Amino acid sequence: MPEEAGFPPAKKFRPSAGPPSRAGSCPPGRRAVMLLAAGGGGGGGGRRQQPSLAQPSASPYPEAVEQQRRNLPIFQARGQLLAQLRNLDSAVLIGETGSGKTTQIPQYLYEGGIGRQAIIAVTQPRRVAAISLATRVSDEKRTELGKLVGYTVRFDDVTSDDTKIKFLTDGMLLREAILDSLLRKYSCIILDEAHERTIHTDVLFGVVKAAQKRRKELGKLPLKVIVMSATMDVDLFSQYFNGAPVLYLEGRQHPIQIFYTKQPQHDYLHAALVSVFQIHQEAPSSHDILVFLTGQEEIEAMSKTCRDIAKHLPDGCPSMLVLPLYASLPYAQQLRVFQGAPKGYRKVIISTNIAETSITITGIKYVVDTGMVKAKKYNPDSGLEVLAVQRVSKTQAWQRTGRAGREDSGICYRLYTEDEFEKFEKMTVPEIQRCNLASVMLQLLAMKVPNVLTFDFMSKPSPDHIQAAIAQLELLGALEHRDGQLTLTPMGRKMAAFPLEPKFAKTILLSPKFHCTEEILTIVALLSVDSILYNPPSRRDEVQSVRKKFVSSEGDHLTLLNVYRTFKNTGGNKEWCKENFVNSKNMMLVAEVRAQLRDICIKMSMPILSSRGDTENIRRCLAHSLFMSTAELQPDGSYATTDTHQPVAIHPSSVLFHCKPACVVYTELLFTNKCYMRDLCVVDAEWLYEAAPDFFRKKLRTARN
DNA sequence: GAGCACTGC
Repeated sequence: MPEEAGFPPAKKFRPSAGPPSRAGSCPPGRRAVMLLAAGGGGGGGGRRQQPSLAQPSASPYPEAVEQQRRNLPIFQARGQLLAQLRNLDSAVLIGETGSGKTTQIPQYLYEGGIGRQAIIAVTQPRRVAAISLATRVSDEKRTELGKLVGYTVRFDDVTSDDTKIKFLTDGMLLREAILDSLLRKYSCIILDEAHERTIHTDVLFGVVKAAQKRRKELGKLPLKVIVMSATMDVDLFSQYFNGAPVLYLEGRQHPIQIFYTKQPQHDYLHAALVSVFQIHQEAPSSHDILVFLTGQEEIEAMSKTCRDIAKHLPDGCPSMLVLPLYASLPYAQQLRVFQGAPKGYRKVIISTNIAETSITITGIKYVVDTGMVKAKKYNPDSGLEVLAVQRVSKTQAWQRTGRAGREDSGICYRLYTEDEFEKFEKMTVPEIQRCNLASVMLQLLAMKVPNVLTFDFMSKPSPDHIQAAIAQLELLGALEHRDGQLTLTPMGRKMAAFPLEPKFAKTILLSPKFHCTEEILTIVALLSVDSILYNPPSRRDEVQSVRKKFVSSEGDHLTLLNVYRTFKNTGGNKEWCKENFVNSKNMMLVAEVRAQLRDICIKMSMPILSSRGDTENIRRCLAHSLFMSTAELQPDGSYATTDTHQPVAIHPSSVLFHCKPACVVYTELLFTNKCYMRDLCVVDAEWLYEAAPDFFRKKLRTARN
């Protein structure tokens, strides 16, 4: 069995040194400072990312905390770092995992009296990271969270007038920029995890750069910008920030052995299975395995197969605890990956790329990387977003490998050949080039960016891509041309106030006209979080019979509304959710989102009415705001979108899957094996015509007859 | 006729 995957002798490397070159990757001709070369293991904090589900605990001994700070490798570079950063407007800081840069740099700046005139901001792509980092740093400063050190994430602002070091999500800082595009509250902005290239961080690059320049011109408090990244490949960052110097920090990572396959693997699932049991039969049971696959279905199937095989292993072989892990898995089941396995059991965690960055599991000795990932691609020609299984990038492969060496030396099995690896894309395409830009454009316009068409993105989306977003905003009535420039209409300005996709903001803003704002708030909140419906594949029949009582023949929006209403009316709790196959975590989130949206409506003095039992008004309102996302039944029984006549199908998750309504609006198109419409609502074709006569003048034919 | 990577405001 071991030979089947065909692994040649291993290569050794230190993961965050990453791709082959290390010292050599310092861009030539640029001022580079190698700040530190301290190594060695040993305890101590400074681990940046805590597992998202287990909050770090504060150390009971303050002296120990201070000692831990001093033990971090970065401490020896403190003086040198401060001297550098004091004089720079912008800097790029490369730090290996475990260097402690995220927790220490803000404190060094503050202690060194840099940026004390205002707030030092540190952005994070994820909420949990912002919260746990703020907790950690306020512990280290021996202050109460929310005083000197605080955090701001959606629904949760733990800051005060005393706050000088503030951790926040990148999306939150972007929201703040709508209110003040010069970000005057801040003396220093640290954009952390920049290598992840989230859409928010990418927009912030441009916003922060512009604010820095503008503040200088106006003679205001200078803005210091520090970009922090884990990859050595930082040419882009440095170039973008006017050749900002690159500072390098070493961290502590443990060596990891890498095995490639000898032959390309046609069946990566089979190869993964073989590798798992090869390791299982050879390694001590305390060594856990992390396997990267692409999605829920695949993971559930593989989990079952592993459990079945594990039942029939020879004597003396350890037992196996197989744990699936993916985002839509209920919270309680996700938690199991952090619990220790019973004695004599080996944990085998089978995960999506959620374990690449978002969830850090300790004690992983082996990583099995299939080299595959399910990811969204954007096709600017068709404007379609496609969700497809594809090869990972090199950066992603290194990230996966690094998950094996967090506490001790590790081993990574790559289920592809070294030649194949060399052909992987160097970097993952940044999110900003892969998704619909309507929200981004709306936000930039709300910040009064002089010309959104030529905005200074680090990695520019194609002009088609930007144009498609502008066209969508125009259809929604958000834009006007004034003095040869694009600006927001009053409607557009209101839309920008909502933390929503523009079309959903428009739905809310139209709802008073249809007297159904209460219902629309619920529906939009339901659509803007992950599905509240939990569908364990093994209990499909049970799910269907329980769900029957909620189903509306008018579509998914009204079905979801029924679920939410019943939940509220019966004083819904976790027990109710469990009985009704509802994801309680997402349900709680819906209530929070709804409250936030309702507050925004109230601040705008919008009348908030309920349509009571009338569902027609709700459907009319959806028709009037989602008119660009409609499909009609064709004579042959299939569906085609109204605008481009793209063939589409009703997604199997829809309550309308077995029905054939003449005309529907949908909230999302998803291309997998086919082009599927998700979240449908039955509408009358006439309403669409009322909503946008120009748009439909030529397009609506069949359904009206 | 049969299926949903991951964040975030």
